[in-house]
Amino acid sequence: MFNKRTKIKQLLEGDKANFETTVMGWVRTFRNNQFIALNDGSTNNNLQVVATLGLLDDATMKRITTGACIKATGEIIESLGKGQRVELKATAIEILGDSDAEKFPLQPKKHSLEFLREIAHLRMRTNTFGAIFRVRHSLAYAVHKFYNDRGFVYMHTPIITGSDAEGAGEMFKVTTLPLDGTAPKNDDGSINYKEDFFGKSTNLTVSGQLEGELAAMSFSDIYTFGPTFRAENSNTTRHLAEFWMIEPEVAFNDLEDNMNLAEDFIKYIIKFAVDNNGDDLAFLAQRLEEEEKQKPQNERSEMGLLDKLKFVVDNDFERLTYTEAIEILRESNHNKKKKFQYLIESWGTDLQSEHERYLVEKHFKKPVILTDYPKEIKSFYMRQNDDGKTVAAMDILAPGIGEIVGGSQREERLDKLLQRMEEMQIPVEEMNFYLDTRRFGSCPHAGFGLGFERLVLFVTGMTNIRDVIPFPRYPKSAAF
RNA sequence: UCCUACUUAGCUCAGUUGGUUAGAGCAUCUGACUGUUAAUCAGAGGGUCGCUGGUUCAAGUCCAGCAGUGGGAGCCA
Repeated sequence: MFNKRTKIKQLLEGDKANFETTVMGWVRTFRNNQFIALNDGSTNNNLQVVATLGLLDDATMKRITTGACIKATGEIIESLGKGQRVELKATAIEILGDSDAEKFPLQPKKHSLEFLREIAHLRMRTNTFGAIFRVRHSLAYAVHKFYNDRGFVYMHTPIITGSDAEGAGEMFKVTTLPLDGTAPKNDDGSINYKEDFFGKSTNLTVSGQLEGELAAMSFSDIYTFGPTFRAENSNTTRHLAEFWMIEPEVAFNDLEDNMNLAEDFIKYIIKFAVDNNGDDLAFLAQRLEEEEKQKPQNERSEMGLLDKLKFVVDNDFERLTYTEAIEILRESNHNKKKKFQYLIESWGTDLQSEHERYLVEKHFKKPVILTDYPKEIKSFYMRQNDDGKTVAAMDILAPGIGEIVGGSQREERLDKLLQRMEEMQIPVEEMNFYLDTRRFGSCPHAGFGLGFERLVLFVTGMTNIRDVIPFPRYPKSAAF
């Protein structure tokens, strides 16, 4: 069998030596015509393959270049040199795939993240991105494990949606109609979508929440985990046009239950990565530390990556209402000395990211859950509080990332929901499928959305969201 | 979309008040090297200075437009 080989991770972690094996992987460096640092992606650590003199002819030797793929067979022995416990003393080396050294863009040296972003198809072969995407995998696995262990049903909500009113931003249109102006038209000149593939106007989903609510009205506890799409012209380190979102929706939960679920969930998956990806996180922590050294002293973070993750897992998130947050901000020296670009004056305006950062990074120095926002700045489906001014919303803000979770208790009372939809000009006739849940056996329920990439950012210590998804999609960019 | 900085060799960057053949480190290539750890040593090749136009005797350098990238803001997850 061709693929009979041992993974490098297994060889390096085992405590055995003096046995025959075969490894396959990609050459990172080739030193002294003798030492091959081989990586197969199972771990960031390389296996040292030793090609003793005379094993290879000159022509084959020349083909062992950075990036080449090789198969090496030999004996695992305790290393004669320092720096590694074991090494492979090769008895045979076969080139599986050549890599022209003059053209292969990755060199055994430091590259900028901007450059690597241009070669996203090859950047996974670097230590940094190898670590990031193994951590990303673990986090994704932990998401499913967390909900499965608690009896949640994983719902696949549609990616193509017929609902125009998911209410979370600009949508990408999905159509098979021609774009050259010859699409069928209505009498008033608008496009006649009855002729389109689905017989109506359709878009890529911006959220699975509405469908998730329908499912929660049947299974009690559900979650979604899938891609979502926003056609916003957002050019930031925190936004993508295509990103993955986790949206649990739970019948019979109120806002406090919702907060407890979100906090437990975040702590669980971070702990899972800490417990299962120690090597990768240690590498990323060291990388971050070196990057921090470039910064001036006052901009450096007080904690290293691993300490920060441990702190989040071990400590309660700070919970306070929007109204309390406004008071803290208004009374802060920062506000009084007019250091905010947008000064806090009155109740009712939305918080700017500088305010969120102040609360999270300066005042509390831990994740913060803000609740009970003014209804004017939140979505129609959020449950109205008895004060008539606020809704049962909650946002979780993380240090360095900002909003990582947005959620709420949903409005289960049909009359209140209809009234809110009217005020916010949501087309009721298109939402009948959603309103049916309030007509037939409505119940209190709550849920939230967590941006997966933002969580990966937080756990890996990376700063640009384009570096934590394999093939990022953002304005003017859909390469690969 | 707005504000701001940047764009010079494969990569990371120098390049003075506009002045003659545009530099370095790493990478690559050639050679040396049997215990190296981003190996080391010697030598060589490599540039339409983002694109378009303008000012000038003369533009990598000054001006305008466009494009791309970084950072910040808005929108949000």
